[in-house]
Amino acid sequence: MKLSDRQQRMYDFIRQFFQENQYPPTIREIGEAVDISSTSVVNYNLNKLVDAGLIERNKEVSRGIRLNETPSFSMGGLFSRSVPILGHIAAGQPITVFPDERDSADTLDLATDVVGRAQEVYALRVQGDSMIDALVDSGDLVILNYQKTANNGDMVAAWLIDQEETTLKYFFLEGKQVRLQPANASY
Amino acid sequence: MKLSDRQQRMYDFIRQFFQENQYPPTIREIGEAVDISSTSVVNYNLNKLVDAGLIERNKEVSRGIRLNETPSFSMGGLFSRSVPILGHIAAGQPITVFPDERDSADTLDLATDVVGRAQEVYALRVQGDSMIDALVDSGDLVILNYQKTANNGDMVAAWLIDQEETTLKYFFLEGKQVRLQPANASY
DNA sequence: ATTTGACTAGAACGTGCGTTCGTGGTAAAA
DNA sequence: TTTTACCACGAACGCACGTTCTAGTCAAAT
Repeated sequence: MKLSDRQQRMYDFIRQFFQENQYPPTIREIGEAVDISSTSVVNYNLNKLVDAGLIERNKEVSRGIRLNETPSFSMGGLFSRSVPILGHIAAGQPITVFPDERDSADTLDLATDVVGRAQEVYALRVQGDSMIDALVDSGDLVILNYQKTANNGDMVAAWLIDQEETTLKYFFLEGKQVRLQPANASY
Repeated sequence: MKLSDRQQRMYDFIRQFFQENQYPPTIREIGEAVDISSTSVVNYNLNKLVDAGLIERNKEVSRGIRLNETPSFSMGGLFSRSVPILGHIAAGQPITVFPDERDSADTLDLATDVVGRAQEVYALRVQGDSMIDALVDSGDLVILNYQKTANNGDMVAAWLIDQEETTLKYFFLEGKQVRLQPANASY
């Protein structure tokens, strides 16, 4: 779904307005900012933004606009973010997620200044103490951000084939080799 | 400025509503929630909340209410607590507080559901990794509650004379003996 | 007993604001 | 050319919503 120029400007304005005023703008306020004289045009494009998944709207409610993708970003860290606890991660086994019935409904509330804004963040409960050198004990919850690539210096959850262990290490790409540095200097 | 029961309920509702809907409630929505039939009464008490400095209002703007709180924190209607960082605690030395000039002005904002509400809590920065078995690394901050006695099962900061080390251990009183159990089962 | 201040109640007013309808323009498809 | 989809415009409708006015209750102070 591609946004038209107007829709993009509208979306930008909504975010800016939201950040400044702590509440969403009205249709007319949007129209005035984006230079649209008709409220119906704003309404039309607003629905387009809903289709694009960028916002949500409450019908027949003034200022009934909610920013969808990162519900708490403009609150200045005011609110928390709900992070799902997907299951557990076991040392001694490959990094697969074992969905726990017990945990599956649980969520973790984290402050937005702790975890980032709009990424695929989830939590796993740790089983086993093989990550003790990364200060991660059995039973701890680790917050993971799912991504396909890692940058140098990132801490990643890695599956060590020869040791048959799952550990948290710092990731370094050196030439064609990958170096995994223990998280704790004393190990 | 003391809040009446109604004003307190209104304030709580506004925060809850704001968290759920991402926008502030209207006067009538507040009234319905707090069981006030008249909009003018809501308006009256809303102005009281403004006087108390809890919220701000925009005139003649629907849902023109903004929450006025310290951005550091308001998770789930709780409050934060400022914990002073007094200095550092060094492994290999008795438990004395070394006031750091660098840290002395720093405070740590903690949620009240993490640290209790009305106790003598302070933070110390850890030097050395002798407490690694308690998942405490060098450079970490430990939150300590100053008290004269310890209960069984409490984790305490202990000075081990023979090992000349400061560690965190679980405290158990067995008869006339004190047993200090390592924090991590694998050690 | 009267006054004062804090609070509540209900109603009315005027505007705010989302919604809908009819119309029209433009570009791509038929 | 006609059709179709997409987008824009302005006006009108009707409820939403903040504001204001009058009046009432109640406890504490005078």
